[in-house]
Amino acid sequence: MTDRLQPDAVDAILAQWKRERPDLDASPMGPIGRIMRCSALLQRRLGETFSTFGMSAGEFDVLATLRRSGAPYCLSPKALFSTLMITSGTMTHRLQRLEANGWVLRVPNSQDARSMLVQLTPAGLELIDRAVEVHIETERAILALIEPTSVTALDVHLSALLSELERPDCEAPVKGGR
Amino acid sequence: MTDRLQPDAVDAILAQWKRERPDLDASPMGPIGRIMRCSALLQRRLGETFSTFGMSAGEFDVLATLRRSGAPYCLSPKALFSTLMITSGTMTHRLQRLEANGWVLRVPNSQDARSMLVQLTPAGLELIDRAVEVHIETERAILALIEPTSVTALDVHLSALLSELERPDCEAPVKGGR
DNA sequence: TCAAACTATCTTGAAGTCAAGACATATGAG
DNA sequence: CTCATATGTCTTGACTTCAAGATAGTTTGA
Repeated sequence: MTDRLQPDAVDAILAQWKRERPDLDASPMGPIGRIMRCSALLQRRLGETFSTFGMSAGEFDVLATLRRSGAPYCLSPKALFSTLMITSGTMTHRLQRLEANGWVLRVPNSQDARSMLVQLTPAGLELIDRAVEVHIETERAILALIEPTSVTALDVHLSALLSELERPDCEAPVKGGR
Repeated sequence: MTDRLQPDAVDAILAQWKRERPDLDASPMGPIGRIMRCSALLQRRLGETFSTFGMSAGEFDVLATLRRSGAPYCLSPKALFSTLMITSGTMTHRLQRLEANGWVLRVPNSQDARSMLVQLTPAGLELIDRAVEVHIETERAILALIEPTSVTALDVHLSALLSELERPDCEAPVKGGR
């Protein structure tokens, strides 16, 4: 194991496995455990911003996906739940909440009568434009906790891993109704 | 942005924000989005192993925490839910499921009549000892998708970030009853 | 043209999680 | 010793998510 300045929770876990199961090489738990634990802690921190704006992380994701798709800020539920890696039923519920808050609107899809399209309202657009600014600043502050060179290195190597995990022949399927 | 061999989903998101909100520097979304997206995909893959053994990821976490604490494989619910970053209510439910499966047992705590201690049964010990071996091999196979030097770099820099995120003055509180 | 296969969405029921608070016990200041 | 406060666990109710399947509309191939 590489020497580090400060031990983290994962170091403690690895030390315990080493003591209890010296026959195992548990080292893969290091990077993978750290990714998952960082993710959990990040979600907690970023969630504080979202509640400031009266929304959940999931709602932010939907609004942000619509916003960055560009005018007229209109996508199908299918496009949304595929992008967000959630099931169609979950998307139905999220859209109900967002619609009840007046942040999105469902408009008929003239191309396909099976589906409605989901469109950002002016209030939704205004909200996500403000929220994303605060969100990015929060993220920037978090990354400022470590060296800029570490941030760059993380980005490069995480991208390599993510590219592999996203390969269609590796990925587990998402249930969208069949 | 650093050039990479293959674009991933986060590259696409950053490009969309660049087009729609050129006034924002969304670059912090890169590393943070990749951590969270890798984590989601990893959870999905690792979950397949757990269901092979008839358990959920959460149940694996509890059994593994007890196992690596060493003989007599006995911890308080408080110690478990603090370690696992979940609430006390969630732990109550997990322990009920684990107890119903015969993998843990609740024994009286002579030191503190408010609490029972949770102990791995022989069946639970045998199960987690087999499951953790498969789990580690799955993790090893995933990390083998990228260069060994990338794995090492990831580990070092994630540890730096995790250490910062875990500092008590930064962390959001966990609700355990007050 | 028509039926079979496919697709997009929603519904339903089960499971897991959390926040808040109830309850019993423990601790410590006086 | 006693009471106020702190602590550990469980309960409750709401919310979110998922898997499976129902429903309605679309596409394809003969």
